[in-house]
Formats: sequence, structure tokens, C-alpha cells
Amino acid sequence: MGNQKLYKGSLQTIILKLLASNTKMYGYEITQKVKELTKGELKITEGALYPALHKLEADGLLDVEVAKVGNRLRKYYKLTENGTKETANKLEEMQDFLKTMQHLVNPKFSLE
Amino acid sequence: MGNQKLYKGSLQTIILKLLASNTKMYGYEITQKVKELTKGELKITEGALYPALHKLEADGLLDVEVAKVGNRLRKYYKLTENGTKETANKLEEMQDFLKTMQHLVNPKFSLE
DNA sequence: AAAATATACATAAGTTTTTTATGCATTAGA
DNA sequence: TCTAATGCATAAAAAACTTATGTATATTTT
Repeated sequence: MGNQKLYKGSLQTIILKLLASNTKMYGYEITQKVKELTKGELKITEGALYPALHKLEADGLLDVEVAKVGNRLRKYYKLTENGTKETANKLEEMQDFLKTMQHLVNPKFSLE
Repeated sequence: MGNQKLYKGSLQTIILKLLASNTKMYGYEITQKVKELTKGELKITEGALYPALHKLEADGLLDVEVAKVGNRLRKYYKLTENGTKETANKLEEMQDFLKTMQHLVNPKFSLE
């Protein structure tokens, strides 16, 4: 950790990607999944997550389905058709970004 | 382009890395170098660059040397000793970040 | 020679995205 | 029974940028 600020701007893409892989997920589940997949390196805060989910929903990329489990509610999110398309775009942009950054910071290119 | 927001948070690291490779550079030169290295994918705006350079200087990571070329001034920046150390840290953090993101978005892991 | 573009710095207002700090409520475990 | 985990949410503040603007010199194009 300590490099949390590098993740700025990538939260939407991460959420969309998880929903592309898992069909439907609820907020808390997303935070746990990310923590698990990144071995604790990235911890998504609720203050970032929930507004992001609400925005994706407002933009028509996610649909919500409220479920009651025991006495507690969960909001399951899943990709809309548009969301699926947008996920593909965002993943492509992410790949380009990662490739470009790798190129910029890779020691191999230190003499350029 | 269109994915400019993914670069949020990585500007300092990019600047430091360039200065680790090129000894000394001035602002405008940095914008051109980044444009060249990324084949136009990343265009650093002056509104982002100059404040970033000033901050790195204020934090003691960069030294400035003003030069007059013809009738125009240039501000050459170079790493301080502390700047060199911090560059190593930031590059390591960047590598971790890139690796983690790659893992998160790579299609290979879509079934997790 | 004039006009447009490139070089070179800078800052201020506004936006976006995030962190930090709360708040509420239920459930599981020590 | 107290604490931690689960589950949602929002509001204030900070961070890092974009967009717009300003100034000035140098070069290239028409």
C-alpha cells in the first residue's frame, strides 16, 4: 500500500470488470473480492464505492436488484447491455494505459 | 486517448522517472518527451505540469537552475539526492500497481 | 512582411474523484 | 455481552487534474 493514489481513476473499470466476471455482486462483496484478488494491496473504501455504484447506475451501465437476506438488505448490481459494451471499452483503455505506463517506467528504457 | 483520467496520480512518478533517465530537463521538454514516448497517447497539460514541478521542488525532490537561451528563459530541473531515493520508491510502487491492475483486468482471470 | 504556429513560462476557476469522518442497523463470534 | 464483521449511505474536505487565460519570444508558412 501507500500507492493508493495510483488507483485514482480506475475504480469504475475495476467494478465493471468484476461484474463482467461474476454476473451479479453487491457492494460489500466487491470490497472483499478486490481485497482478496489484490492480496490486501487495494482496499476500496465505502466512501468511494457507493457513490461510484450510484453513478454507474445513473449512467445506465448497471441495474440494481434489492434482496433481503435474513433481516439485512443487499443491493445486487449487474451490467446492463450498455454496461457490457462500456466494460469492453474501458478494459481496452485500461490495457492501453497499462502498456504505456509499463513502457514509460520500465528500467529497460532508462537510456531513451 | 480518452483514457486520460487513468493517468491521474501518476504524473509525479512520470516526471521523476524522466529526470532519473535524463539528468536535467525543462518543463516544455518534458511535455514533448512524454508525447513522443507514448506516441501521442499521453499529453501532459501545462496546467498539470507546472504545479507538479513546483510541488516536487517545494518537497525537496527537485532542484531548479534557470538558463537563458537566446532571449527566452528555461527552468532546468534535476533530481536532488532525496529525489533520487524517492524516485526509486515511486517506481517500485508503480510496478506493484501495474502488476496488480494487470492481474485484476486480465481476461485470463475472468472466471475467478 | 504578416500571420500562424511553436516554444516557454505561469496561474486561477471549476470539475472529478477520492479520503476521511460520520451515521444507522443487523449478525456472528469471543 | 462486547467487539468485530456485515451492509448500506452521505457529507465535508482534500487531491489532482482540466480548461481557460495571460504573457512573451522564436520560427515557419503564406
